[in-house]
Amino acid sequence: MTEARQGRSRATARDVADLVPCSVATVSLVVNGKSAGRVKPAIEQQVWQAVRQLDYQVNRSASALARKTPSTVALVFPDPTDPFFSCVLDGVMSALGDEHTLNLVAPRKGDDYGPLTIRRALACDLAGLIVASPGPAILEDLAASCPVIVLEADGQYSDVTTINPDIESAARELAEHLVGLGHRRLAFAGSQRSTKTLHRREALRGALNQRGADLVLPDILIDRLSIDEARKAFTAQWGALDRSAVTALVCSDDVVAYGALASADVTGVDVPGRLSVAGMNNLPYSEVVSPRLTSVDLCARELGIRAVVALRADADRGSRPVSETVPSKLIVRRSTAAPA
Amino acid sequence: MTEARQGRSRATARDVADLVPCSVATVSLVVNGKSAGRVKPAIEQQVWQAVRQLDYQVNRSASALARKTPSTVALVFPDPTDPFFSCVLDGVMSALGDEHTLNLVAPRKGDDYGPLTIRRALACDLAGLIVASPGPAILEDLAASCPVIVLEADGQYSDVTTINPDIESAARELAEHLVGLGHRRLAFAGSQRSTKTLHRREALRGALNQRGADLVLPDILIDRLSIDEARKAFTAQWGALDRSAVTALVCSDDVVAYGALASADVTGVDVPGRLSVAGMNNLPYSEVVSPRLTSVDLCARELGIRAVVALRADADRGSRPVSETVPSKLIVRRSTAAPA
DNA sequence: ATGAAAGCGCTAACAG
DNA sequence: CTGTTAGCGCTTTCAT
Repeated sequence: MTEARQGRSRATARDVADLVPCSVATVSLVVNGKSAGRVKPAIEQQVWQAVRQLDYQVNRSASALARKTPSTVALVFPDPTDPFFSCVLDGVMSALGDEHTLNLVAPRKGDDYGPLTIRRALACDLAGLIVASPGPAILEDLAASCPVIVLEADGQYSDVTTINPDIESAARELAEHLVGLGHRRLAFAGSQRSTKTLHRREALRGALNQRGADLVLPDILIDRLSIDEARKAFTAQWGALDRSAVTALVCSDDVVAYGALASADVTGVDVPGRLSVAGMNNLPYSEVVSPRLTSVDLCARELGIRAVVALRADADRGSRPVSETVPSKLIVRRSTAAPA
Repeated sequence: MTEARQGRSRATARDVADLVPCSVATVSLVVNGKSAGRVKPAIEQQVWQAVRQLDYQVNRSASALARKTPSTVALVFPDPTDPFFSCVLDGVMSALGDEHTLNLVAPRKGDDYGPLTIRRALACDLAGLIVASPGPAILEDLAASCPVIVLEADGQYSDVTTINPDIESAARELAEHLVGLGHRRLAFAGSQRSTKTLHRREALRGALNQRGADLVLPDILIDRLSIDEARKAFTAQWGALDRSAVTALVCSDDVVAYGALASADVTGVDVPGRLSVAGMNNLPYSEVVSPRLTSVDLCARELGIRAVVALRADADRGSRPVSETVPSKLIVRRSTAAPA
């Protein structure tokens, strides 16, 4: 622990200027590297010296305000604990340069993930806005004064730049794999209110149908994306599914798949012997259940990185929206068992 | 999709004032709820009307600058994908009021988690700074001009408010449980560079020694906190441990424990028959491996909530630092097997 | 090469 | 009650 401690307020450009002495304008020029031929080398040295001595750092908010070029990027997303989003976050943070600051926004507890959440992000002026997994309400309402990137938008919106994981090819690969093993009757599980779920389900159904297989009702639908909810839902509905001679279960998300696996222990379903389980969002901790779960890696981190790249491009291009797709990857583990 | 779209710049108080018409000062009073008896109701209505019409929102950075009371809270932590921290983050976000904005800072890829990371957080003026799991270098250097809360500091530092999970009692409970089952020779696994690891190890060793048991060398140390690293390390060192007749493995973190369990499958260790595995950080996804892992819940979310509460208290109190401890809780599952 | 001055969007005295 | 004024910390002309 050193001397300096909270309470002493931070040094301003004024302080530096007084110490040199010079004017604040000079300080600004120097610290922003714009002193080339405009400030005498001797003075420049003194400024740097004073900067170190006072531990001066440019105040970014003030700087952004004066410069009229905001320096904060906001990331808005539904749930901080969703491991998929931690990875998106990881990507965003690693791609963001030193010139940017990251503002995190999620719905207040109890609130919906809707337009209001976005408005909270818009409370300061933004260099860019990244919105993850928005519902239709958000998309309708999305009027921003800065470049906007939408992640996992389930479809392409002509007036906003969107980046989507490649669900179509994921569904294709997964269907091919499962049908190849002999599965013909499959069930689907996912989070109820998410459009994500629907999109994945339909992509999968299409791919299955083309290969002579199909999805069997009822879907297993959960309210909140959590292992526990998924477990309960699976437990409640397994009976019906079993009677339909379902041999494989595809989940919109690994979290849901985990729940199904956990429940399988309870319900006495022999996984993967009797039921193959697959997830459509490979999560970082899926290794834990690796022996039992086939999964499609939707490359969350990559999604975050691309979002930042797209933000820069949008800013340059004057926001002519484009759409991008990040590749998916099938990860096959032991649930590859063929149906009995 | 509506008319309004990116490109149109946001409305300022000036715009509102012009529309009413009135002065910007009046606008400021109204939107900040300070119009009580200072502004004629009729005008107030007009202001609100104009605010809605122009979709005006106060610019927080400008507001904070003028008010001289910053509205940003920065959260600095080592790894966005660590599920323990996602939960801390969840707590922080849920506890933070609408008057605050959350800035997230993590080390640049490749960088150390050190003083430089903190400095990046200090680039704008802060209402508060929350630093998670700092190493000694950070602690030495921590000179901030705002309230600082340190999470998981491994010890108490008299001049900063610290909030720690209750490692001592966690270690006690865990030791009691394992020794009670008959374990006498235990091994420890953890992330190499983290002071966290050392603290947990020593607390555990103390508790074990008091009960006639001990930790057996070598420790299993990993470089990066990931299941895969942990798996490799365990695979490499299990032979030596096995020869030492170790019957239980305690991991500094569930992530590490997951790795050990995954490896156990590979190395042919029968878990929990031959080896009991315990983790000292119950993670949200531990349900997945629940049948095999005894774990201590360090209440990550609670940590985040308390951090925010402490921040407010610090600000009020003029930053007289205090120390707090959040309770831990033993979670016993199937690895409770007694040694052979 | 340097500094004075204007202004970013807002708030807080202070006059009227 | 309302508008004017003077900043917050910084950047950027524009004189000198």
